[in-house]
Amino acid sequence: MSYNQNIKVAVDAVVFGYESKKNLSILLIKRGVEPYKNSWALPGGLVLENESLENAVQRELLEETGVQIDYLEQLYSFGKPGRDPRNRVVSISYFGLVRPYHFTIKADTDADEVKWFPLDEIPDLAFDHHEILKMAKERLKAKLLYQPIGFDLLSKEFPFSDLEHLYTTILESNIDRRNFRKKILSYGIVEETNKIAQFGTGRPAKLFKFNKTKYDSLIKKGFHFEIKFA
Amino acid sequence: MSYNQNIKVAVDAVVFGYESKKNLSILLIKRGVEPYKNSWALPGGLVLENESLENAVQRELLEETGVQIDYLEQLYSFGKPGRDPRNRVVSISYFGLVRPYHFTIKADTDADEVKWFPLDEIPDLAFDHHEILKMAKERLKAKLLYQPIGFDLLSKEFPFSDLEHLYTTILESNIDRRNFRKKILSYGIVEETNKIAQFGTGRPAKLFKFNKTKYDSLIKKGFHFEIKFA
DNA sequence: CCAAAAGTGTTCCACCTACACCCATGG
DNA sequence: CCATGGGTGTAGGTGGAACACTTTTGG
Repeated sequence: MSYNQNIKVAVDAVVFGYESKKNLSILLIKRGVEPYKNSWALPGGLVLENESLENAVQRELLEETGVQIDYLEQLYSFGKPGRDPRNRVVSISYFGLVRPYHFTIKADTDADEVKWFPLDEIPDLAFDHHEILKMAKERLKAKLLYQPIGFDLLSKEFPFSDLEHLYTTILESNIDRRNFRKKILSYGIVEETNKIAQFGTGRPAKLFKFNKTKYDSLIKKGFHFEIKFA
Repeated sequence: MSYNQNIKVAVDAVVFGYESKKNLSILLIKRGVEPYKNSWALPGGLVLENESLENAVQRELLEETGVQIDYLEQLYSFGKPGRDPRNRVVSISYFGLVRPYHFTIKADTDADEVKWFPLDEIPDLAFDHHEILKMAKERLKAKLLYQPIGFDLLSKEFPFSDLEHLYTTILESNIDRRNFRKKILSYGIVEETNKIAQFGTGRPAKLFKFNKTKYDSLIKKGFHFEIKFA
């Protein structure tokens, strides 16, 4: 290459998790090394010479948090000079979703502690990680409206009210329960199972599941998933 | 940093241009250096130590092609090991739109030749640039439907038929002229000027202009631009 | 029987869709 | 007067939005 560039390449992940009827959370680690030692930060780290970017994210997540991801996509690359006080580092950020209870989080290399933080209780973050998080939240909101990614945050089988609650939580707006249910069911991509769940009080709910095969075949025929909110 | 990583960081740009009533084109350079010497490629190059990623794109574009961009946004980062036969290079790709006639393209450093290629006449490209281009085309198609970016491809003042033609060209589908015009005008973000244009034959057309100020203020009130196609 | 959450239909209105003819100019 | 592209209105249908009561369970 024509000049001796010295820029490092890292990956960072914003991983969202959702627990039935609670707020949406993201996964953070407490840094065990300088800079920003003892600050909370997004899991991530330098890319190894011979691994793909996606592998790097998954490896770092596994190493630092023990979490394996259900849905992962690239978010954005951050590269302003000065965003890391040591070298110049370009961070390629990823956006991930995990199903609840699919993880036993554990701290490890470079991380003193790992924790899920509800979105309304996010602490100060290292580097420009607040900016990355902000973009991830926007992406999640936007995608929820035109791709059925919400299912990657729910258990494989879920009561309809979980889906409703997920949407109203993330979009921070109310949705008419009847219209929402009608709309989702009209697409035919969510199926009733014959199971019934009882969580706490009230009438027990039927469990539903997302039919990805059906969804994929509809997509091929030009189907377009869309949820609007009033 | 904890290990001696040797990955280079580059930027590449997919720049779309549109000339009244013609096909959509992208800007390519003919490489003057190895590897892929004499192949056509997207303009781009290594990021300098102290410049932002956006600056890097704009600098490379100016150096290699003489083009200054009207609209620029980050597209995606490509980083598979082996995508560059020399070192490992992570390329952060950008997506740009320019107004026609706003450029005098000229070859320069590292580029033997610069040329606009209509989308249906794209030659073989260096590296994984076909993949980047593919993604850029998808992004353009998708964005056209929910953001008024088409205006950045047209002259400041344009006949309505240019806008129509732009949409039908990019979306590769027909749009009902009356409905399209009604829809766009109903938003109130496109204004009639009192100018009349005569291009070649037929009845002369009124010229319109996009009112960005109006658009921005509508956005603040929750307005949502959207074009559907049948 | 009370509390809590699940389940369910209908009406109205806005907007999208389909569709074809006349107009202004240049040659 | 012919060719070329510009400009325009209406009717019917679809789908989104608004809206409240009944059902099932546990305590």
